[in-house]
Amino acid sequence: MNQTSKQIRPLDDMQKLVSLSKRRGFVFQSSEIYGGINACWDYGPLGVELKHNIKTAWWNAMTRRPDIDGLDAAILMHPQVWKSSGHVDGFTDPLVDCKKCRARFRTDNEIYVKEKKCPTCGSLDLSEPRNFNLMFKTFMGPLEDTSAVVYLRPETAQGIYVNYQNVQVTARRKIPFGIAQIGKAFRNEITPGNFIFRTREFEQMEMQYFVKPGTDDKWMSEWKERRMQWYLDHGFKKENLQYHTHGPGELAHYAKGAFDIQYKFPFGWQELEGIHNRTDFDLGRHQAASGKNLEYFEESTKEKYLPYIIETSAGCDRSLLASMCDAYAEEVLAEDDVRTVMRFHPKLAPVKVAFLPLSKKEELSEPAKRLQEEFVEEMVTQYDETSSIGKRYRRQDEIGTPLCVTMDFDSLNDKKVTVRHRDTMAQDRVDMTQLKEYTRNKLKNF
RNA sequence: GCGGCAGUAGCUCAGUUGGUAGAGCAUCAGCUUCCCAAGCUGAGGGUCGCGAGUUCGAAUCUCGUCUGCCGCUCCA
Repeated sequence: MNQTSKQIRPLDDMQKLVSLSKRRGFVFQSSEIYGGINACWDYGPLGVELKHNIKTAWWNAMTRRPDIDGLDAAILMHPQVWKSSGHVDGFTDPLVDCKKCRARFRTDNEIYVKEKKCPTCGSLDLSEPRNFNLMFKTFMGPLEDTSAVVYLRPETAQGIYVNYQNVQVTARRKIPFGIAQIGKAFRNEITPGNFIFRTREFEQMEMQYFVKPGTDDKWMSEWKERRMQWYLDHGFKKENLQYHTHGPGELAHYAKGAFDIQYKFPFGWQELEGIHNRTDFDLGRHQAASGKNLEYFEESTKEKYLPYIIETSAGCDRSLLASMCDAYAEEVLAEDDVRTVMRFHPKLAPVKVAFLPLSKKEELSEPAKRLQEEFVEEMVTQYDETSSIGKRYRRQDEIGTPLCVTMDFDSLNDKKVTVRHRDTMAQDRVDMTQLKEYTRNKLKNF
């Protein structure tokens, strides 16, 4: 069957991806043997490699730039940080319960504000408004005493803001400069769901760029372009990406302007990353509350000012989910013969090369293992000698391995192996001494 | 948090009025000197989500609970 007549089906049902993730070891439900726990997921052997590749690609794109440094701040911070940032007061939803129909609604519900009755059933028998704060609380030290309450960070950004002077001084930075960080954040979302899309524990990849007030709009559009390009450079399909501009009603309490980069998931267009102009809101609040001068001194103009902050905040788990949705393809090769291929960008693919001797007899398996051994320090590889070669190709297709190397009995004489390509199923005969160089090139120019 | 649906092997599912838990695929072992699944022979794998209740007897009936999906609500 030739390429043009091959029917290709994209991912149409998230259940297929959930099932593949479990079956092949990308994502497992957390605490599964105890019945699972709501909206918590674990990354299996392949998932952790994929996630690591996404984080590394992002980290390199950021911190290899001459104007951006890395940081890894603690998850637990001084509680005052969250008071200053507005999260203690602003990250709260006051909710009212109807005692009759048991509906729960926000106190800014129009019917409730006007008539003090349940918007669902009209009952007047309502609870007092209760605050539902989206931050996780825990206790510092052995006593569960209110004085020891601390929060799990709901965003990684504040760890960057409170360290901005430390980084600026020690790295000897001049504005504009950026600070990048990857780390876990926690939000007590009322409605998590859609597999790993919205979870209460999640990983963020954030870069905060410190700029001179007045140049902020320029930097917003600059980073908006750069971040979209990053997704395109890592194999995300253009037709599945779009910008979403926040209207006045959508803006967060700190933001002057905001764009989202959205991805077209099977469950709809959803945010992957937010690019926000946070102005000097955060530094201003921290300066006022801490009493420390957080101004930047610009030598060339002798000006002192609080920098404006352009934030790029990407969801790591969401990017991973999008990369899997995007890569997923079912190729109909013949009636009742469907090949599932994860067409990951080679930079993101969890396994780069699989070594597959055509026979498990020692005279082939031993040299194949020795050949694999030459690659293990450089890239993730797999070795598989069970079942037919066709089945083994299918296994590698399903986890998105770009290249398969087979060794046959001729290899023992001519010192050549066959390299099979995931997307085209084409094969090359390559001299073993040149295999490493060949592989590097193929992965780079896939 | 509300409403609806679902949960049986790793995956997809069957399981009759309540009477000893099944299939396909997958996995593993053996056979196969040779390049794209489903070959042959054999094997392993299940607290039927969890906990109570009814019953001589529960995957099956009842209640509770957990998890997932869909819809509301919510979402910096």
